[in-house]
Amino acid sequence: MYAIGEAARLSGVGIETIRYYEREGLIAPLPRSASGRRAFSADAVAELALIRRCRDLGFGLADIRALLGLTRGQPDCDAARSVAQRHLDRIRDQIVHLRRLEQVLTELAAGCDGQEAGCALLDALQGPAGSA
Amino acid sequence: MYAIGEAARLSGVGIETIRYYEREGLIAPLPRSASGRRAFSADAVAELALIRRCRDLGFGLADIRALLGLTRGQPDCDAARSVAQRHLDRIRDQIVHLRRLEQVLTELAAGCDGQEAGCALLDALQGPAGSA
DNA sequence: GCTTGATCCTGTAGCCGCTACAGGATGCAC
DNA sequence: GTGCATCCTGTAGCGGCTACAGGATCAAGC
Repeated sequence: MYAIGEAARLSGVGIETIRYYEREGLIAPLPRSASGRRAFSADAVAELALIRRCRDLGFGLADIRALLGLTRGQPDCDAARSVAQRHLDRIRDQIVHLRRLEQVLTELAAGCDGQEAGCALLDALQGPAGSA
Repeated sequence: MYAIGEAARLSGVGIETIRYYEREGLIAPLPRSASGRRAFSADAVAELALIRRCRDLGFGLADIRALLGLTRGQPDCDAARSVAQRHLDRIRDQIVHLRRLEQVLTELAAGCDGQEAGCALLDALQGPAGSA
């Protein structure tokens, strides 16, 4: 059994975050010592590490809740793949969106290099006179 | 002078959002009618539309605050460009990050297609045994 | 003048995923 | 027994809205 600080170090999840996950019901309520301190089994630490990996992949807590459910019963590959696929779709949408922004911003900033009258960037923001 | 609903329609900024911007000091306190209703000049509406365009470009309210300041005095092209450049850098970082996620997730999902023993996706999440 | 429905007001709480306190109780080493 | 590290609960803040509740006001029709 580990104390919360040790569990945090081992799993890579912050102490406050672990308490938050417990509050939110993402992990099961942890057993307590006589003085009320949380006690973490190796399995609990492993689950935290799993959550950590999912977070690193950008999954939201709702998705992680679903994935945790899938790891507890017998593995349902299709269900897991569909969670991952939906997440992947969202990521691709974000990439498309950000690339559009990147392009527009690059053009706006470039329009400012020649020191003509006024600031092309500020002008463009101020009114879509030329670009509708 | 326009009422808030009209200003919202004209600027593309939601009613609640306009009130929020005023509360946050992003726009100046709006003059009120005798009964306390906000009155929007054409300039106020134009400023809201400017904010809207900046939001569409992904700028945060702090950046927008700075950009609004730049549009009020005489235009400072360098300052504006540096705000935009910092924002562009952040966007590019995000794109890089998301692309990494996309690749990892794609590989994980692909590993699940052949129905071998267990679920490659769930296994990978559960422990970095093979990939360290 | 009265009713009706649209619009407006303030104030507060919720979203996500933490993070950072305050203020106090333990645990452990010396 | 004395420190210091660690732990506890509870609350508030981040960004950028959004969604209420509960009420006031306005404008149009009759």
